[in-house]
Amino acid sequence: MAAEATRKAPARTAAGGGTPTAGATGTAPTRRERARAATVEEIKNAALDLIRDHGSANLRFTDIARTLGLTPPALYRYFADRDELLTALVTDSYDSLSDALDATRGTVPADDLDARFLATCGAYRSWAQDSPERFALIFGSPVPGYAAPPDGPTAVAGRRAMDHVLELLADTATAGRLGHPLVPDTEQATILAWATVHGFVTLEAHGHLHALDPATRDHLFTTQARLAARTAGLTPASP
Amino acid sequence: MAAEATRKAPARTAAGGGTPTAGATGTAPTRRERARAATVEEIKNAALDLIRDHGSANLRFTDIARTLGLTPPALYRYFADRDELLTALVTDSYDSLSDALDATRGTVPADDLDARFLATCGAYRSWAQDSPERFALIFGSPVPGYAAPPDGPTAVAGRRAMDHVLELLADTATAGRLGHPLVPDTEQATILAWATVHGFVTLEAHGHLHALDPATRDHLFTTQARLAARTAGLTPASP
DNA sequence: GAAAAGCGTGAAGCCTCGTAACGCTGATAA
DNA sequence: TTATCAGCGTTACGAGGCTTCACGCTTTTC
Repeated sequence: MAAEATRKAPARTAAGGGTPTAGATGTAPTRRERARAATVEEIKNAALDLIRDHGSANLRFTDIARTLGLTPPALYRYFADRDELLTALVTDSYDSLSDALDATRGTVPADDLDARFLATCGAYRSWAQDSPERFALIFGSPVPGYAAPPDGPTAVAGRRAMDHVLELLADTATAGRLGHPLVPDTEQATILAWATVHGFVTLEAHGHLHALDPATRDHLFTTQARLAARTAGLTPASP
Repeated sequence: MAAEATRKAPARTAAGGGTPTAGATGTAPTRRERARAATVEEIKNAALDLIRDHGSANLRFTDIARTLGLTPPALYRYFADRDELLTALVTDSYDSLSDALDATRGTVPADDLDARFLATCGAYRSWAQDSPERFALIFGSPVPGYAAPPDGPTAVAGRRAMDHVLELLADTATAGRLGHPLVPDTEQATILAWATVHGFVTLEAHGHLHALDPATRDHLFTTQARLAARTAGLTPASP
């Protein structure tokens, strides 16, 4: 007869989290799984490069494919569509931010709370400067129709970044160095401090401070970080 | 024979600033010029509505045309291409912001400097909330390739918004109420204050503060505005 | 009233997204 | 060892958006 349902549909997509070759959790990845993961990384890196050069709005599957020496349809083996790729990039960007903040933990003496706070602020800014495309993916204008799911990976990753700062402030509180007359709630104070630093960083990242020379910008940022520290509740140790 | 250069090319585009029916400066607009201006407004309004619903990245000429009951090619009589339309929208957005800030001038007693500053901050936030699409156009992730010309209309309009705040602080200075230990330069202090308020507004506009209920957000914003006032150099009158 | 300018349309070319059907390769299993 | 199969990548294709072109209609201008 005809068409006896051969191949039963190519198992397209890979959507949620299950890759076609998804091995049981904990087992060593097979050669194929490693190759697949490597290709996924290649695709995401190529996409980030293109976003850096042309903006996330102009990201084209065709260009990614050309970069990798593939044809556009090949990418659909790894991402169901452009949105799924963007979602993965956003999630990765949150993780990248969290990693960058975590990395500062080891560079500053644990008992120097002011230094830890300022270093965290500086890491936030450095990360934005070094990964403008990731910063734009997270904090740039979001697509209204898209909207990440409330309990999705982006929400979790975002929470992780925030928790980093809260933990720092908790340490500060136990040291008896916390206290602010305007915002008694620690979490709310953290939000305002974050907003203070974020305002500077986002203006700078989007070129609205390009009139200032770099040295002045650096100086102003340090000042802004100090103001944020005060907002967060760190009482100035050395004024 | 054939093709005797009839119509000498349809005078397409309208790019820089000269509309096809551009009348001499100062003369009353003709009926046609008014009709054209009205159509331009219709196009821009339709575009803003679509941006609000679907994001600036998904703005389609086809959709704008459909909204106005036109065919897509008709829009090319008014804008050379999608980028030119977006440029116009960005410029308009800056003007909209400036107008919103200017409008607060009359609502607060001129001698109440704290109230004027807080009202300006509030106007900034209200404008962002009421015109999220305009806010996104100015402060959302810009297209890397695009980059407004340094002396272009967007730069001028942006400067106008900034001057508004500087003027306010100049009034404050003459009143002898200005002085800040951290940032002696008034313009730099303005930038930090702006960044402080902007950080809150942009986080809120992009949904990063959606976990907070509106009343709490309002309260926090007022606090942030007070902190910005202190950064700008306003010495607290009523602590 | 005639010429010109401006406006809008349908047709057409190019590019991108996304789907479908097919061949190849390496892994797996009898 | 050989047959099968999952996964990968390709070509072919349809749908839809951007933009240009050639043309007709309406309004303004002389």
